[in-house]
Amino acid sequence: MPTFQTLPGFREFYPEDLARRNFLFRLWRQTANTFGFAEYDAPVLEPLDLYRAKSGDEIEAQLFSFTDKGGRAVALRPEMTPTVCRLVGAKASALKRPIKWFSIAEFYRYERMQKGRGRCFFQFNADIFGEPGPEAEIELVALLVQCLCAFGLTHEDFFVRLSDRNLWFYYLEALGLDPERARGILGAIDKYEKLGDEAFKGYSERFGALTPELKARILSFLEIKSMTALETRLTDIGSEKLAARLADWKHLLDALEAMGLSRFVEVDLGVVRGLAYYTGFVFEAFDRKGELRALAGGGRYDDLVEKLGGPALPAVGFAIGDMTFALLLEQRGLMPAIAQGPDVYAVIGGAAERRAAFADIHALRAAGFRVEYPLKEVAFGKQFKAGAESGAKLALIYGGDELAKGVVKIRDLGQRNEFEVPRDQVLATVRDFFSRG
RNA sequence: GCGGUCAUAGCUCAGUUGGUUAGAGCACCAGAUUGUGGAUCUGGGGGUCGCGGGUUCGAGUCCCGUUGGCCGCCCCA
Repeated sequence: MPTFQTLPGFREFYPEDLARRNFLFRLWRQTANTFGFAEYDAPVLEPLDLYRAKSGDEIEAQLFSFTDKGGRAVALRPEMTPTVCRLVGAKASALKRPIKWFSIAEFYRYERMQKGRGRCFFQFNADIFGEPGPEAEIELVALLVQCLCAFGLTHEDFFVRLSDRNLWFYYLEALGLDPERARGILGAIDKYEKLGDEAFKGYSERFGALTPELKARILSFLEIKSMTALETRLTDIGSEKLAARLADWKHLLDALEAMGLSRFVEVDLGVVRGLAYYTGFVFEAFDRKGELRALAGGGRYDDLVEKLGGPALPAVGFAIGDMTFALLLEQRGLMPAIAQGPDVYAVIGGAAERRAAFADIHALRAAGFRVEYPLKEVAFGKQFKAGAESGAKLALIYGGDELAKGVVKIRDLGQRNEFEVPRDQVLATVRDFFSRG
């Protein structure tokens, strides 16, 4: 007999794994709902061009892509952003503003596995469309923070680094760099934290080496880690664009402070995110210890909806991945042991008692209680043991003695006491027990 | 794509310079136990030792290849 393995990087969810996954999804969904975001979903398989249009041909190496039987070049979705841009773009004029949407979905990337990264993973995605000002960022950064805090994480566990590609572009423009060179510099900055001076190699090869003064001014901007440092720096330069941008920054940070979220947010212009489609504020969430890869990332992408064939529509969004997030929860002891025991366990004597038990079991289930019973006849002792192990709160005992008296014995497995009720009052009694908590 | 490391039961792991029928704990099932709690005791099922080839009288053990896991690099939407 041949043996089959799970494809590399793919995951299987046994019941206890799925319980953990659902725990994440449940809290994310609840949190998004409290922020007034509406949930959507979309196809797993998309036209390959949807991703080519956004990110270029080289992206194909990291896609699960193939040609379908109709000769179409298709790919398993590696992210949600192009898809949601299409959905919103197609009906933009009919959608009530603000457009606040979220999804929880699985994505696929043909990559090498590492800690916190596989070839399939889930992401919580949240986006706001149609809002050009920092009000959208306020809402999304707050949602991001709350999506983590909902699990018991605090500002001691994670933080959000906030940066701004516009600020960089305006600053580099003020330094006399054209847009193409500015993009080259941003590419270098994205890698600077990891590579140091090596990061500028690619830029130098393309545009020639930076003068020492220019490089110093760029590096000092990169090291800005506070609003006051930013203000001091920008007033020196006296650019109108930069002054207007600074007002947006103040608006954003002030609102987050009003929400009590300042402890979670740090200004860090070293974050620019490699992706070229971001157009304004960008942000990433990390664990405080710096042991894990990014927990979440996002930013503004005002041009993408139009680029993908829709109307011009400003947008901001972020995504939280499930793998790194689960690692963090486990590290901090915040992943609960999820035991989903039944409410009621039925202990059944013999074949005759079984018929009576079945009637009540089904009535209880129809009323919404979770009820289990031994599928086959087993000794009473084993049934009590199984009932206790199952985590049930109550045992209903259907023995010959009880049936002869027309009663059911109900045992409170927590209190370890028991009492008898007439058969026709079983449902009412159970309902009363659980409504008391 | 590159490098390191590992692979024996569902899980965690033993397995001696290569030597008879590959073991333990946990988990699972059953019995002790014909009406009351996670215990105990006894027993049981479960393995192509990742896969393929080679060396050898003989390979879980040595050699080569391969697949897969983990960790890191590249990348990270």
